[in-house]
Amino acid sequence: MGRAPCCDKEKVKRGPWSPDEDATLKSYLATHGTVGNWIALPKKAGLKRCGKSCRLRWLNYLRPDIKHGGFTEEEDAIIFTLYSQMGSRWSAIASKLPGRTDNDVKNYWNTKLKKKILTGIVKLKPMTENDNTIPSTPSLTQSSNPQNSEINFPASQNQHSPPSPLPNMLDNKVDKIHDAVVSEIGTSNKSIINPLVSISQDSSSIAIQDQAGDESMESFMDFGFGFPHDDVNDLNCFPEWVDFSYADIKPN
DNA sequence: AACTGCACCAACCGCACTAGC
DNA sequence: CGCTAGTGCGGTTGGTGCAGT
Repeated sequence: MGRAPCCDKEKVKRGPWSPDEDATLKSYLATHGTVGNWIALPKKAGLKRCGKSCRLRWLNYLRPDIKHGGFTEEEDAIIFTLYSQMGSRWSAIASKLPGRTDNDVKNYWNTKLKKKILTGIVKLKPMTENDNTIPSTPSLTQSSNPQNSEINFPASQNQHSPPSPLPNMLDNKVDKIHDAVVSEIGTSNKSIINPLVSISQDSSSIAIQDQAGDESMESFMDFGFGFPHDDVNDLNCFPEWVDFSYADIKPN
């Protein structure tokens, strides 16, 4: 038995907020403040909305300190750096960006920043163990190509921090892929002693097979999106944060 | 001009956590 | 200590507008 829903979905309005609803919510919160019971708020304010929806609308859009509009390069760099340190903890990242919400940052990452990495506009450049000072300010350096930038990431966290979900490039690239394959298909391909990794033309998939050519040992990973082919081809830019659980991995 | 595909982003969903009883 | 309501958060979805064909 699942958890009871927070509100009766039949009786509450869903979808985009109208200006009238915004005004009602704003004026109620201006009068009564934001501290209190979000679940009870819509009834008190005369809104046919779920309390969670009211909270979200306020936090992500109506709050007076919300910054609307594009992100600056400095904000980009902060996001890259914080993501490298804490992963997809959007609320924590957003808290370091005044006026930005977790939803904003998350959307921005998914629509813009992720692509910058995948297309090579921004290169993830891991720091070495000898260069593990976490920068006090994000370091985003322009490459010789003005279109490209490099973000320097700390190589590791201090021991009190959670393990970095991000940016070290694959040291044992093939092992990593192999492990991902094994975990996904539930069988061990350790018999692939000398794996041959080949990248599809659009870089959206990877095939792994024994160099002896035993087809039964071949595995295939379909990412559903393309990596920059040159980078992937020599597996120099496979960031660890690429989550192989997203890949559609199937034995050939 | 009509259609299609894509990017963007607001909003929703469901799970985890926490506080109060 | 266990249960429940409320809250917070991250992942995902769907509507809208725009660019390309």
